[in-house]
Amino acid sequence: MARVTIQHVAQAAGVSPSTVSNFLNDRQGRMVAATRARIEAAIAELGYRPNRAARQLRNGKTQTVGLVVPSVGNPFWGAFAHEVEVAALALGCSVLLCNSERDPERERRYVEELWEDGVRSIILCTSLPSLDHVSHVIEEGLRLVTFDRPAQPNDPQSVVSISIDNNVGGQVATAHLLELGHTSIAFVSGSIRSVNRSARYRGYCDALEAAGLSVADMPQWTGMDASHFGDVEAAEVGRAAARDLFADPTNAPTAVVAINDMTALGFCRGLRDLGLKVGRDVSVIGFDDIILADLYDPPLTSVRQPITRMAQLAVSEAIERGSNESTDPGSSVLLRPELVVRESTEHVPSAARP
Amino acid sequence: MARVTIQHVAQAAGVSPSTVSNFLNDRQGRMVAATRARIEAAIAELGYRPNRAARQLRNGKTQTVGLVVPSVGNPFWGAFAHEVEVAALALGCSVLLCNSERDPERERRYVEELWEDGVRSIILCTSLPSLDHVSHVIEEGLRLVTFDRPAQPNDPQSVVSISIDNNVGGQVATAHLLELGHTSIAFVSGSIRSVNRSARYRGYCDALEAAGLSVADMPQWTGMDASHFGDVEAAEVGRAAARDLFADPTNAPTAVVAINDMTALGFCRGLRDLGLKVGRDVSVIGFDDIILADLYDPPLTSVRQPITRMAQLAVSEAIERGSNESTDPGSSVLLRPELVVRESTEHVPSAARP
DNA sequence: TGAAATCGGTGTAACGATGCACTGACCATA
DNA sequence: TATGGTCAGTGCATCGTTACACCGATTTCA
Repeated sequence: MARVTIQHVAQAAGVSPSTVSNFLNDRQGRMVAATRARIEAAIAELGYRPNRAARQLRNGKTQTVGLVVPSVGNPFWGAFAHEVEVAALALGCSVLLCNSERDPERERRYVEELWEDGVRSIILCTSLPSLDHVSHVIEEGLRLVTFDRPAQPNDPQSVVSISIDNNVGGQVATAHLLELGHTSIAFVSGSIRSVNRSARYRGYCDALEAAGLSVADMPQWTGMDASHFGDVEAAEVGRAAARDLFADPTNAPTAVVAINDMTALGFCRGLRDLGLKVGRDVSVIGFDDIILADLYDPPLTSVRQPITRMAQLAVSEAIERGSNESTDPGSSVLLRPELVVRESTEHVPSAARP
Repeated sequence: MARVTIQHVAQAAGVSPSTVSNFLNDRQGRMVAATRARIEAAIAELGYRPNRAARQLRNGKTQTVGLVVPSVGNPFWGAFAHEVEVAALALGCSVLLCNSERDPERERRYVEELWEDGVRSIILCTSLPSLDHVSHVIEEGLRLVTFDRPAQPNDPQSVVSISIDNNVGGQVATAHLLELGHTSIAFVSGSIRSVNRSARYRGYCDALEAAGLSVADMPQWTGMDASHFGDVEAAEVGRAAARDLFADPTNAPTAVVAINDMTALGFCRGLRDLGLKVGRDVSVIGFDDIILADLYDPPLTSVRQPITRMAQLAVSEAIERGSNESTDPGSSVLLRPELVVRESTEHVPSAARP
């Protein structure tokens, strides 16, 4: 059963391969309706599907979009990857999956390899402040969409970002805790040297200051810089933070803003290790609103990222802008996060702390 | 900056493109050491990387392995996909990701598309008892590795399976609950019409019978057949099951074997809705041992699948057997699952049930 | 010593799709 | 009736790599 090629279709339709090619590439104005119909019929009858490799070889592009995430093992990234695949499928594209493990060098290598393999659209979930490590590929024409990393002042013009407003998110989360009467609020994160993380942190600081509180007075977890954990181990960060913060009860917070839900969940687990109850003893708020936030006991309050919408935006920016040959400069999007209040945040305990 | 092709390398090394091609394809016995060295040097100096599209067009194969999972949005599949990517990377392959949503038709379409796009190795995470829907592609030479679905008697010869022994898993889980004194144990699952699920169920039945108990006497959850939920919504199944099973307290179990951790977690959430406490009131055991099992409150007892090992096996079967042109018939693997006891399972409450 | 085998390497025709330059046929205008 | 302009469609070279057939120069051995 030999492959059916464009020649077979041409023969069956009584035209030349060129005409079939024109048909396939939407240059249909160049032919009369009857021809179009004959070609259509021939394609259907023979079950013809264009050969990707040949197309790619000829015009140097794939219909594939590259997706570079820190790790699909992390439920948040898994969920995002899922949405990306769904959105790409709807536009007739496949998704090539890469896990960077948040290693800039791996990011660079993946982006370069994808580029050299003809992938012209990449959704890069990076947290690095600078895109220097991939800028030379961008200059050559890569359509890069960064996710979870808002556009930065000195990003190349063509780069599009899809992200929530992390600063607002940090503020909303912190404000929520303040409204519940908390005045001792810690911020728990792994390494903060990333665009979105520092934005969330700034939001936290802003909200505290707006309430007349000083960040310096808050319990600090200093383990964050030492963190060498990847995204899969995000929960370990939270667990360690709980252990450390409550080692000295006089310095213990009554509430915590965690950098994401996995870390928040790890923190909750750490509290449990210490015999403390989430909500009643310590309020915990996370980021992302992964499925498990709602499943947890107690259900976790979280700042939601609308990943379905974000994935659709990312994919359409990556693919459709590609077809227009960058006619428009591309528009970065900064979505408003949404606070989802559940039971892990409660009023500050009125009784004196032990 | 034009692409550097095999011709450039040939010219730089003072040989013909054919020789460079021979070099690249490990037919190095056909040339003298000095030539080999010159080619090596030229490749290094020019930074030559073979063009995948051209290679694929020429010999009809990719270096890509297809991965079809129900949904990477489910943490278990996300974690597995991660391990697969890591293992594939180590062997120099990329991973093309597809979500079947457990829809046989989508499975078929994905497998066919991958095949037609030159992908010759696919890891298919399916639960369907029959592989008929993809058998014609297998006959054409696809190397198919099924995961989470043990080999079936009438599978095509060339198909390799990587799975845990689900029957044993079901037995181990159930035996654990029996040892804790439970005699009213329900089995909670979405649609059971899948190989691994029914094996787990049989294991559950076997363990009960071995203990002199009758499955018919156990509380039954009948919602399972009606379930139309996908893998992302697995938790919903558990939640619904809890609601239904405890609607009639006289029929309520003291322990539950859930088909997987997500469903178990959903069940725990459902118990919470009802004001019941996991462990103390009702013991819950899951399958898979996803990261979140350990994070949960209480930490979830689970039957572990060694996914790192399994992913490595799957990838090496998919890729390396490919290179040997099926010299050996391929060996299916049935790994022994491991029970991980945590705190969601406790002794049956001695007090009379309400 | 002559025929055959081996060695190290080359020439060439594909793989399938594409897009530019082109060709007739037809129509409109001067 | 020349001239020019559309229109519908075609021919061909090309993308980068590979496998097969082939070639000249040694070496082997009967």
